Amino acid sequence: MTGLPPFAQNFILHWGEMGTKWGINRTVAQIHALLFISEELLNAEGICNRLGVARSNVSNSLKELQNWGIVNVVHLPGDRRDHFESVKDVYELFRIIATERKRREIDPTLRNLRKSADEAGEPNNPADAYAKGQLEDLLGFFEMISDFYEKMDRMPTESAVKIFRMGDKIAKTLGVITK
Amino acid sequence: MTGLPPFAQNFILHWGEMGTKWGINRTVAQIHALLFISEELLNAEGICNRLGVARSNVSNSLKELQNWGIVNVVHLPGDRRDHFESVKDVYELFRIIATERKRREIDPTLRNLRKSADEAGEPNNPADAYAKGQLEDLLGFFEMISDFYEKMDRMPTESAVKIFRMGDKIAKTLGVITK
DNA sequence: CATAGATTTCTGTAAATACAGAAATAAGGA
DNA sequence: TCCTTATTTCTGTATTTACAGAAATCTATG
Repeated sequence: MTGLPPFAQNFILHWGEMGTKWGINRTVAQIHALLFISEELLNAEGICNRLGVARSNVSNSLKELQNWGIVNVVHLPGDRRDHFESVKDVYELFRIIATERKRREIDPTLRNLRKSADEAGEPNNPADAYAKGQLEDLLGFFEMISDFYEKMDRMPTESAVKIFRMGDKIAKTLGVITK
Repeated sequence: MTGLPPFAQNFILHWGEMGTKWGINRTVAQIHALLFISEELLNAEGICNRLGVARSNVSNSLKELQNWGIVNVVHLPGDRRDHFESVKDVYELFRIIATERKRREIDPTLRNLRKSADEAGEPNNPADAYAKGQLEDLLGFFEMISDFYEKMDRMPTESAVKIFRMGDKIAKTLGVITK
């Protein structure tokens, strides 16, 4: 990892480790971290040099980041190379990631839970009835999360941020109980 | 996978796959799924039989689930074997998981971001100043998420659920803009 | 305190994933 | 069209993770 100040290396390495804990490839996360803190555009070669990973690895990782929609290609006039930039606004970034994880993981889970609960039919024994009930509870929870997310996604960032920041104030306004 | 109705198998397999996408071991997730939909307590042997995995694998996975705090040991009078049960309430379940992920991943990230931003000091070039600014934005975001979570954690479930369910209603009540 | 049953730890293997380097392909300019 | 340079795909290897089976340890009860 060359040409990067220690604080940047610090962050890039941590972001890479964090990625692995959330099912994101380490190199993919590192490249994202690098692009996120870089003001200027970087080309694949430059990313290789800075992170010390193989060209092919960078190529595949960049494609993955583009699939997620958090990195874009930019073409500079008079330069044949692809240049890359990350989404720079942190709210925009997490909005995209959340949308994508919903699409890839929450939505399929909703479908699976509906299918499973449906296949359970009218259970003819208490164990199956209980199991079906649990699946229905889980389904209800995922539906709530899914709906909440969709509402947030339709809001402008400032509104969503307000909701997150207010948190317990909202609770009081709405007259719900607070421990 | 024996002795389980197809709809249960369906769910258990899906939950296992879902786990892997979130950095949770497949067997760990499957055992959790099985316990979650089982009304009666299960012992390690019973889990082995149903899922068709090795005894040692079940033992380690159960320990992992206990570390997460979503599975508990129960001792039955007159039975020397350990019996296991999952947290059955879906809200309680996700509350525990969220707390644990916060502790393991969000909190260390907060520390790393503070450290990195701190080490950046007074940047002596525009690139470093930009990088530091990005880290500070990210830090602000994680602090917001962290604070929000702590507020939610202090609320009784019904209040938290209300906030999630209201979503856009809250936006209107608070007079924030909706697209 | 011995023993049978239960559980955990250890060790080796299998499978999955990550990744480098080479080869192939594509794309722009002479 | 040919050549140069950038990019992607392919292939093999290394690393990591998952997991089974055996051995060792623990624990309740006679």
